[in-house]
Amino acid sequence: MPNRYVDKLRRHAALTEHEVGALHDATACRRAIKARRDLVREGDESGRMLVMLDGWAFRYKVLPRGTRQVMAILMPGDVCDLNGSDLAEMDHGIQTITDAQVATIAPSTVSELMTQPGIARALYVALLDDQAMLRAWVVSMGRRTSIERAASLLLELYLRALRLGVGVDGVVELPLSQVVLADALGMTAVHVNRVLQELRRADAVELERRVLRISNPGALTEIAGFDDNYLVRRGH
Amino acid sequence: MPNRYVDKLRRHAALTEHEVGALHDATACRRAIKARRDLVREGDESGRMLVMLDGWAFRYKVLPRGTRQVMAILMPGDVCDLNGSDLAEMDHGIQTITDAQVATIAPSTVSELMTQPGIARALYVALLDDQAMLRAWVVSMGRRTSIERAASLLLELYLRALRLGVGVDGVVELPLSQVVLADALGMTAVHVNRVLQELRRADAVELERRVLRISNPGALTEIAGFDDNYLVRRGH
DNA sequence: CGTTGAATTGAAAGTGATCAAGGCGTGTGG
DNA sequence: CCACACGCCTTGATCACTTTCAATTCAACG
Repeated sequence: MPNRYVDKLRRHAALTEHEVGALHDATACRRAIKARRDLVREGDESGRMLVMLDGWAFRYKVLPRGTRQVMAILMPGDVCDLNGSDLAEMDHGIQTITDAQVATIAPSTVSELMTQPGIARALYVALLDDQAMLRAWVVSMGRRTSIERAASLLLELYLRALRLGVGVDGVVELPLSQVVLADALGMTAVHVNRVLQELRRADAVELERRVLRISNPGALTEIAGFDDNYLVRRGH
Repeated sequence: MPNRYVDKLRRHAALTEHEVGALHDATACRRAIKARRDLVREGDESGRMLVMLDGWAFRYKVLPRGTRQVMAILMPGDVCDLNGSDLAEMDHGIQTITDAQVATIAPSTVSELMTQPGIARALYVALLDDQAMLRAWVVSMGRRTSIERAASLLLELYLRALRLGVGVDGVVELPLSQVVLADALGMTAVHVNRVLQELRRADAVELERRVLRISNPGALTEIAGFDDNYLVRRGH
């Protein structure tokens, strides 16, 4: 039984057999979640670690005014450390996009895992990786126009999906609705629609019926403004 | 000789005497940097860890078009893991704001530190902390108006400065120019200026001559839209 | 006392949001 | 099997917030 989480951590640091075994054990108990379900509910024990073994999800926050911001798109192998600080409240959550397989690691188990040097290192590097991605998001939101930002995000998602072996030859399945895309990009669904049309007109990408086709990678990176550096090394 | 870095890590996890010693040793070699200097230069060995022992700095990225986005404001005790992925190139750097004291930890030393469970845990938690902050920035940039965003950032900086023991009673020194503020907020310096005036008119904050005065914390958090949750736990 | 970087002000131009309908596809129940 | 309903995508017109460009003022400093 494949475990994308373990695969990913192994790419980040050399792990002993024992460490690999411990990680498998920790994620052995997986539960199936349907699409469009909130993974984090009120009253959930915090300090846990959430591991996406299969399926897509996103981390989001709802602001007082009711608007929503997506802070991360989670794909198989990705992790969410629900460490104290947040999501005790309902204003911050994680929602599945597709049907998913999720494992939950208890805080005590996480602590135990961290005592093993290889695992500690791998978890640390994985976190650094996520941080690089977040920084790229900040840059996008702060200094890119909507078209650049959209191109940038699509490129990121495409590359990440490719790394998982999903899709080939410029085509991957991208189960995000324009609404979710909008909340990730910090814009309106209406405007996302127009921007996608513009990208299509530029012959850069097509996104239709949940299928993303990168017609012209060069044009897309050009529009995005060359920032996929942070992804190049992601994975090794 | 105080070491804010060690102080901070101790707040994140219980450390043995030996671990504390190792951290002190690793940051023993500090160098003084003048204000407005780039800390990361081309050709710098990557994979190092940069530790701010004293002074302020910011992490930024310059886009092709020449615009700049600040991704983090670094204060004493804060860390920058220059892990591979980025800043090999000149497009991403760290610049001091004030005169500063900085220690550099070599990759090999970092690896060694990580083998000690308490340190591994503390570094991990510190990283989670930074991540929470980055996520909050993403939310701000994506779904807050410029006034809310500015209020939010000023509040964050104020609370972080307070925790360091700098300033009291609603007044702290904030050495950021409006230009840097603008690049952190993803807006124009001109607009930052107008927004600050608006905040002053609302009797929420005053920022003049590098001194930030929170006239009315309630009003400020109100405008910011209540998102300082992620800071409350920061520090313990 | 001039020079320099930062802060401030005003007017014009854009970019993206908002509001309001309409279209399309799919699944479900009559 | 058709029809309706619901979610999602699409389009148009208008409005608002921010940027841009261009000067001007201010404060610190040599």
